Amino acid sequence: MTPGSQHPDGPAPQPLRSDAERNRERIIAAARKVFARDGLGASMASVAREAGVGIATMFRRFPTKEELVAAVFADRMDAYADAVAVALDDPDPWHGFIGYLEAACAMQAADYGFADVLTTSFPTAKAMEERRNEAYTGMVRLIDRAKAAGRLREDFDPSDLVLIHMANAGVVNATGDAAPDAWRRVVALFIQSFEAPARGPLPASPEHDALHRAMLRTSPASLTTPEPDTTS
Amino acid sequence: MTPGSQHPDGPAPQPLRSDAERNRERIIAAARKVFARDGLGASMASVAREAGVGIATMFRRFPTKEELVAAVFADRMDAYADAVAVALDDPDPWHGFIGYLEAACAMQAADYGFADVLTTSFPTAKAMEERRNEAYTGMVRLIDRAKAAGRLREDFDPSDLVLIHMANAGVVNATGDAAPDAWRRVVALFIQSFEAPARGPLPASPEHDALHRAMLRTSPASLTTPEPDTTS
DNA sequence: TTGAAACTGGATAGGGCAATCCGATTGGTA
DNA sequence: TACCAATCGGATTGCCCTATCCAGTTTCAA
Repeated sequence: MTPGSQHPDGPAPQPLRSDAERNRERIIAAARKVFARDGLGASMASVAREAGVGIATMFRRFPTKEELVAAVFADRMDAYADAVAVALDDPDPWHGFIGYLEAACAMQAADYGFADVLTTSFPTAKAMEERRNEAYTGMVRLIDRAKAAGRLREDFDPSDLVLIHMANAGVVNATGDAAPDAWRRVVALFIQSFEAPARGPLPASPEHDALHRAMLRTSPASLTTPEPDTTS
Repeated sequence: MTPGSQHPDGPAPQPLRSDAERNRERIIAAARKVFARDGLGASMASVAREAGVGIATMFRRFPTKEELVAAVFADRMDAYADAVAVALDDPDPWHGFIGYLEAACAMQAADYGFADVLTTSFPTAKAMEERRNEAYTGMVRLIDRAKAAGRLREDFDPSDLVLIHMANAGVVNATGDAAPDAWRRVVALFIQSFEAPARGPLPASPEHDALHRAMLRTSPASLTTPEPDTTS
């Protein structure tokens, strides 16, 4: 509504009072911690408690939960995109490819919230969507390189990366901290099935749009209620 | 409390009045439908509405949601256990093995509720636990046969089947009906990575107990809120 | 036919959630 | 120093969930 000064990266038209800025930092730090531990299902109240601020303070700074999520995972999304760049710098295309795959899945495992973010993709924020798309184009080049080197099966499709993230999210969410390394085995299995030559044909990939719609479809909210507290 | 007649499979010590029995059937049928469509996150109220009975009627027959879930998925669990038996009857151990794998994952894909049930394993019910364990021992034999035939990699562990179910649940939950066949590709990839000879070593399997604890840990409740109703 | 136990379902309790309101407090400037 | 607006946080709203209560209804045996 307010015209003028529409810098795409202009963060602070109003330089926030000092205490407000301090609380903002606290809230983000707390949210980072809580979302990583409990997933996106964590309640706003628990974040406020962890941050030591009132609930209203949080909602004034982040009018909706989605905005908080976007703020918290912005830099993690950067790291995600960076991982692609690192992989593209690897002189060995295959090594770069599997390195990226392991790194990306490790991020999912290290942060339950991020695992949710990667697979749900609800209208989080423009910036994150951009990052995701940026990463995606990089991944396509990564894949092409690995195929050209003859190490990646020819029928590998970029959408397979999305599928892996979904599968990995399932493993990570289900195992939790009871078996924190289970995902490594699953990813290793995937990688071996990707290696050329293919051992056989595969069912067709889902349509490109279909996966995107699927990610939009899934609800942002409830996953992994913190503690049912079944003391029985 | 009431002593005597503790038949393990004695379902009806009190032969339920006719209308009550009729409503019981209706409720189970409705729950089957609703859970399959919306996952275990579906509310009891929605089941009651679908069944055309009052909420209280449902809670009298099934005092807790877990009991309803157990009643609904009892026969599906039978089918799951039967699939193992079918696979064991296959003269070709490898063919039987992959056939079972596909069948089991297909069940997950066909019924969101069942997908939840397979991976959460919250204290659903004794009968289902038995079925699950029964299936498990069968699967171990299936695995041993396939290994003995030289078609399944030697380092395959029974717990890998659990991991696959978790991964598949992730795919099925994330894709939903937007890409209803995406899981097939994932499962095919898994199968190719299982085939002997192994293409390389794998990270160790999680401890046996760890997975079980992981399954107990995950909360029964909220998954996939039916419709965010984003009319925007 | 009749009566009581079993059954029915709407209204309601009780808890968790995201999000809002308002009186008290604090920051920064004149 | 003194003031006002920005900020603070506890109480509150509104919604959805599982689960319970209770007055009216139905089944079934005598």
